Amino acid sequence: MATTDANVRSTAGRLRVAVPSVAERVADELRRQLAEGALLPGARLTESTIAEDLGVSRNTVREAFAELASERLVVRHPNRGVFVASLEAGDVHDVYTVRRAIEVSSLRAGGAPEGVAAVRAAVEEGKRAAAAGDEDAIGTANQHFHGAIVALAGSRRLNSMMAQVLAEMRLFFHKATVDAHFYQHYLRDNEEICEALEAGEPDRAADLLLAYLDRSEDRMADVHGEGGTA
Amino acid sequence: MATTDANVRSTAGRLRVAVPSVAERVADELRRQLAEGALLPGARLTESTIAEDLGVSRNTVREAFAELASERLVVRHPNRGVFVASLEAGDVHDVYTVRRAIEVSSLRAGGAPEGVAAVRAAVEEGKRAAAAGDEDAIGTANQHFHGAIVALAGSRRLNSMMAQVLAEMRLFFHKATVDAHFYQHYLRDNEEICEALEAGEPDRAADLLLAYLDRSEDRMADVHGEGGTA
DNA sequence: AAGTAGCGATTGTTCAACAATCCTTCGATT
DNA sequence: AATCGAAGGATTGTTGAACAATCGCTACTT
Repeated sequence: MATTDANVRSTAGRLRVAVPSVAERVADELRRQLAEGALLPGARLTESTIAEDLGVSRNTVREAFAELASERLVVRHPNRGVFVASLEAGDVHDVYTVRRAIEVSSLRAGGAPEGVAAVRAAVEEGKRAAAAGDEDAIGTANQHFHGAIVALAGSRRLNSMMAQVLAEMRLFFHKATVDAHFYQHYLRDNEEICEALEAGEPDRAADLLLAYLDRSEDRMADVHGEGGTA
Repeated sequence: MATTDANVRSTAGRLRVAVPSVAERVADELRRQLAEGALLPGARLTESTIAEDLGVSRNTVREAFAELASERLVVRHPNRGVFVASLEAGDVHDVYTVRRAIEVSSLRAGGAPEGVAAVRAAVEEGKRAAAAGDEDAIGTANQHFHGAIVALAGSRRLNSMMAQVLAEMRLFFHKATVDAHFYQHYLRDNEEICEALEAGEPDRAADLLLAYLDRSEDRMADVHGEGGTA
């Protein structure tokens, strides 16, 4: 999900099934471990250890690190190693600033019917997850919802930027474990936003989303114990 | 400008003057060559050649390539090599979609007085360049203008995203050489946007910017010979 | 002329080595 | 006793060489 369109490559017009390079597979594996919380923010990633564990060369691990660093999932400290990124005080606001820019703009564009359907699907997915009481699934559905909103704009670059930000947030959630009721408020909001969108009122939907993001940021800042204003 | 905050690194609280790694210097050198048009879109970059030219290892060149690829300045074709990226049909619209999202949102935020001053400075820089008839300087000033707008939001991530997009556009300009009058229309717009911002009317400024970006995209699509709608 | 096998070149990946740098531990000094 | 500084060990940064895999092209065959 992080490298959405990396599975199919075009080579001089002909489509090929890509055999992901070793470095990419290493990056994928690390991304997976990061996403599911096996590697917690602040943890150190030693080149030789990972190289040995995954049975690849140190050099290849290095390339994977470069990729993850460019996605801000890990941080390089020169001559000291790479560490799992952890969102600090200002980062929460920073991330939400990006989300406001990307999501609101995408939503305001309206988008094609199939895009709107994807948003609706994510809303329903969230409802089902809530009914089943599956917290993780609610979180996943929520990310799908916001991903679907950005997808409305139909921009490759915007999509990958959003995917990156969502990956960062996933990281953050593992650091500060969120309580069961964290998402519940959002389900209603998602429904409302989706309805406005379906009703052909993207501007109203965008306003709702903006308010939603502001509230979400406040809540997130509380959980993270963020101080005052930047 | 592409790796804005890469020159100062924090190591456990103490600030250090970073000695850029060899890989970073290689990436910087390539970025420079890309920015000034020494490497044109579509050109192939051979690992061994560059390694020899710059007196570094092939492996190091590889790391630099990974960095540039993550910035979309070069494209990797597996087993075939890396090529200078070239914006194709849909990319122009895609890039402008990103710019609309980031710039408009940043501008609407208003920003601190020193941020507004930076925008004004970029406007004046553009005027001086126009008076001197220096085309390149006009383009540079224009990029400063838009960079300053995004800086209003005060978001590290938004800034680096914008820097990336601007680097991509610089690349594009080298492919389709722009005529002397291309920027001239923009100077007045920049002035107008800046005035609205200074007058404390960020929303009006944002609307002006949006119209500006739409016109700019059309013009760019013409130059590039882009067909119809995506 | 069209298809195919083989060749050369380049990339992808590994391995081993070494310098540079950092953290820690230990010891010396005040 | 606390502070400062000097080895020591570990890890990163970078290099160089090697080899398999893959690609594009050429020359050969039919």
